[in-house]
Amino acid sequence: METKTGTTTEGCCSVLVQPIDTADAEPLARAFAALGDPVRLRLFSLIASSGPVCSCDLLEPLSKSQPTISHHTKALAEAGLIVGEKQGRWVWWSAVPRRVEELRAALSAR
Amino acid sequence: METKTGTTTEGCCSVLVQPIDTADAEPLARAFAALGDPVRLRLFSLIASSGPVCSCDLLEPLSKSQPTISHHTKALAEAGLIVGEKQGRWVWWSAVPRRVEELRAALSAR
DNA sequence: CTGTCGTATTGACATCTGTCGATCTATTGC
DNA sequence: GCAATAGATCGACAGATGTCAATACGACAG
Repeated sequence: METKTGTTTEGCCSVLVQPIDTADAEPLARAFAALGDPVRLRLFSLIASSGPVCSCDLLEPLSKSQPTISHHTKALAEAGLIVGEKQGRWVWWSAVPRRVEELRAALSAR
Repeated sequence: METKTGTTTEGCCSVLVQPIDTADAEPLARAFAALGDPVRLRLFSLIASSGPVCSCDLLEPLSKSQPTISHHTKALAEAGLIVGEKQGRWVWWSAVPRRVEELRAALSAR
C-alpha cells in the first residue's frame, strides 16, 4: 500500500526514525515546539530564506505587534534555531543551519 | 563565522528553506507542534521505529497513564503523523512516511 | 448475558502560551 | 543633553495544553 510515493512501508524502510532517548527528547521537542506556531514558523522561514534580517522588517509581513515579534524571536533563539547579532540599534537575525540539520536528522531513517 | 561546520552562510547556501505561505503555515505548524512535546516526540519515535505498535505497549516505556497516552496518540493522528488501525480490542499505530517527508522537506533548502 | 480487558471520553486542574498596550533600555543624530 | 528610534521587558488576559481519576464504550471469553 502506498508504494507509489517511493517511501515503501516494507522491510527495512518501515523505520523512519530511531527511538529517541528521554534525555534527547527535551531539547529536540523544544525546537519542534518553536516551529509549532504558524506565526513563528513563517517568521523562521523568512529569516532562514532571506539571510540576516532586521527585526523591523518582520513586523509588516507578519502583521503582528513589535512585542509579539520580539517574543517570537526570543523563543526561536532559545530553541537554538536562530541567532541575533546586534549592530547599533538593529538586530540582525539569521538561521542556524546546524540546528536545522539536527531536526531533519531526527526525522530521517537510521 | 561558523564556516567550520561545512554549512557555509554565504552565497546560495544561506538559504535553508523558502518562505512559507500563510495558508501552508497552519497545517505545517500543527505537525511541528505535535512533535513539540517530549513525551509525544518519544511516543512518535517509538511508533515510527518499531512499525505498527499496540497502545498497550506504550504505557510502560513512557511512564504515563492510559488516558494521557490516548490523548497523545489522538493529537499525533490529527496532525497526520500516525494512523491507527483497529483490530478487535487493540489499536495498531503506525507512522505516515509521506507526512514525515513533508516536514523534512520544509526544513530543506529550495 | 455477564464480566473482563483495551481504548476513548469526560471533567477538573495547574501550567503554559500568544497577544498587545505600556514602559524601559540602548543607540544614533542634532 | 535631548529627542527620536529599534528593540526588550513587564503586566495582563484569554485560550490552549498536559496530566490524571473516573467513567463510558466496544469487543472478546465464558
